[in-house]
Amino acid sequence: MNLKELSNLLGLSQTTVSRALNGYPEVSEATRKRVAEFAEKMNYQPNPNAQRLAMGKSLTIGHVVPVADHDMINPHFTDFIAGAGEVYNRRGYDMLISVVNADEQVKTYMDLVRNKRVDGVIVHGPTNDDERIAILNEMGLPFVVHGRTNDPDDSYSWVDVNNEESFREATEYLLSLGHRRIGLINGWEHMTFAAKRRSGFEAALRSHNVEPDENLMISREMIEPNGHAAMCQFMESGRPPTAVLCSSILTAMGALRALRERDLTPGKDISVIGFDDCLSFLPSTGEDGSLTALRSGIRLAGKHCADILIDQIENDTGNRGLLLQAEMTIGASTGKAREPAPA
Amino acid sequence: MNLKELSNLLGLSQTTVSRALNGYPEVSEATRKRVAEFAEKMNYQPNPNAQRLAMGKSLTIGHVVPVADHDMINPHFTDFIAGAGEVYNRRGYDMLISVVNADEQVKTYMDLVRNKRVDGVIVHGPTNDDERIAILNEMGLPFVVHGRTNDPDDSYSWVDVNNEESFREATEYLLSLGHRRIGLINGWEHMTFAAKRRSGFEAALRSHNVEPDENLMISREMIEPNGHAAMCQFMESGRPPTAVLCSSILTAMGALRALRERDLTPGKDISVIGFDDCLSFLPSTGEDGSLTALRSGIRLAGKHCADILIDQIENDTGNRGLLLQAEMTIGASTGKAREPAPA
DNA sequence: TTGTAAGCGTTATCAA
DNA sequence: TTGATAACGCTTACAA
Repeated sequence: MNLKELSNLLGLSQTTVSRALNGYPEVSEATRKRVAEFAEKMNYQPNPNAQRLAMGKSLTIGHVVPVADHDMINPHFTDFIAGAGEVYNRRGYDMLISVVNADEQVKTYMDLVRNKRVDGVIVHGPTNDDERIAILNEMGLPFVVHGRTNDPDDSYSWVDVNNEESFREATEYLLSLGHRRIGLINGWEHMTFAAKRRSGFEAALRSHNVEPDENLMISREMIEPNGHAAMCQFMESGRPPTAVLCSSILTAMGALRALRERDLTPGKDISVIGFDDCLSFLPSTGEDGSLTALRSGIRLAGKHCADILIDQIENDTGNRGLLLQAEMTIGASTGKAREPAPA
Repeated sequence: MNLKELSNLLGLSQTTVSRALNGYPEVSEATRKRVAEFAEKMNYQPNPNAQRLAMGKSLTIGHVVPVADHDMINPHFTDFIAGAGEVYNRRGYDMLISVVNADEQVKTYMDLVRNKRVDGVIVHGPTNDDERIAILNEMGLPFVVHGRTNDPDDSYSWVDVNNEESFREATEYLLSLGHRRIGLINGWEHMTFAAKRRSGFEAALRSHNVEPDENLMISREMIEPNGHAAMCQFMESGRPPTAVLCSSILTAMGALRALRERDLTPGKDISVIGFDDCLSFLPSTGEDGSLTALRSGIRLAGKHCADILIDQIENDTGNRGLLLQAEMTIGASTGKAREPAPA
């Protein structure tokens, strides 16, 4: 059933039917109702490809997902698209996912826009100097960044979490417990969020006259095995830290595993704080309170990104930035430092 | 740059240029080369919406992802789409993801096909009596099931793993170690894979004259906290099992956590076997050998699904089934039963 | 308030 | 081997 057939059956022109269906003001209430009811009865649905071609719009949002290491998708992505997908569904958009090698990213964006494949994109995993911001702005493709870059905050839309501040806060907390040798198991620091976290971490240390120690800062992909390896490296070094900050719940899990293997008790022998993105398939740190954590749900970030992007596409609302607050919950994995703090 | 402009510049008709670009045989080698080179130089890309409209094809594969519990996406999905996405990319297809409530699934499929939004779909999470098989067959929409249903194997395409056999094998192994009270922490058993695993489990027990005990079989969503809760339930029951089989690495992790909390050592105090889908963000059980596991990479399943589906779409290859073999690796988490086996 | 007709950018049919 | 021309199914000036 297409528009032509439908309008023939109704004895109206395609134009009128189209207008009635799309809520144009000039069509009479009577015909609008008649058309709507008949379309419903005939189970008519417009062909999106034709619509897209005619309007030059795609009603689709693109996600370009770089695969790191040739074969891994960031597990946080699942929760992000759960949030975003819900919004797309509600607002009538499709989600198009391109899984590409990291070095094909820009090309993929350009193809998407040239081909009018999407009306906007979500930018994942922004780096400090991310070339994509300038390129997308130049192309005029609406986009929202999940995270931030070094570009001015008002030169693009973004949804981010208070990385610097929350890590400063967490570090301050550890310092207040008497810890002076504090380790950081971070994500890749060319990613802005990780760089910011390190900044907050170092700032807190310096404000307490503790010089950051390169040997206590490790930067890796945030997966469980890397958290484990990093903690092992710490423990096997001559002077292990008395507390460790992990940038992800996954690395925190790995770190805790390394402690267990050594029969060390978190919160007693060594303190651990993790950043918890509230991944839905993992235990929520809030429930049993076993882990002291900074928490901010990544699914929520997905929702906000989607809503901001669609607002921007449909209503030309300008650039918008949204800073989510990660909150610290004190659990059992942190405690007073055993080593006396150096004078 | 569109086809019209391109052909004007070339002094050829749109038809000829189109044919040259699409590799039709009747165009002369000389012009084909000239066209190809010029298109490349002009950076010409056909408009997919127009192509789709003209061909009635969408060059897109749909994934309908039901959200369980209103807000969770199965974490195994990430790895699946990593595999499938790679193939789509290589073969020129887009991946369209619809995140919908479970009860909207069929409607979503119907919309996708009616709107010619996709050329085929991947069916996730098949249940024993899955209405989708019949519906999709009736609609004539090509599809591949990740897993199987109770329908005849040759009535649809599928990629599955040897659930029944591998769980029988794992159970046999535990029996051979002297275990008689064996627990099963399974996924939802209306899902075929989980039902099959239970079958294999029970068959092995019965072949050794052990009557399956309902109190030792738990069926839940396969996430870490549920594995933990299930193991706790076992341990707090009057007679805990001496060995446990987990349907997922995530539930296995939760189960192991419960053991740690009780200072029990896997492989000594209680044996644990997990089914490892080789999720990329978790430690691979093969490496350190701490866990006895059945292994089969879910990313590989994603690749196969995508390839089979596209073959089916493009070359009308009929239904095809592919059974992957999960292999058991003996690790440290299994050992001889302590309780003497009842005579 | 409704209708006519011209796009949108391809592919496909038929003729040359 | 190439080229007109008609689909594909919709939206949108412009006209009535």
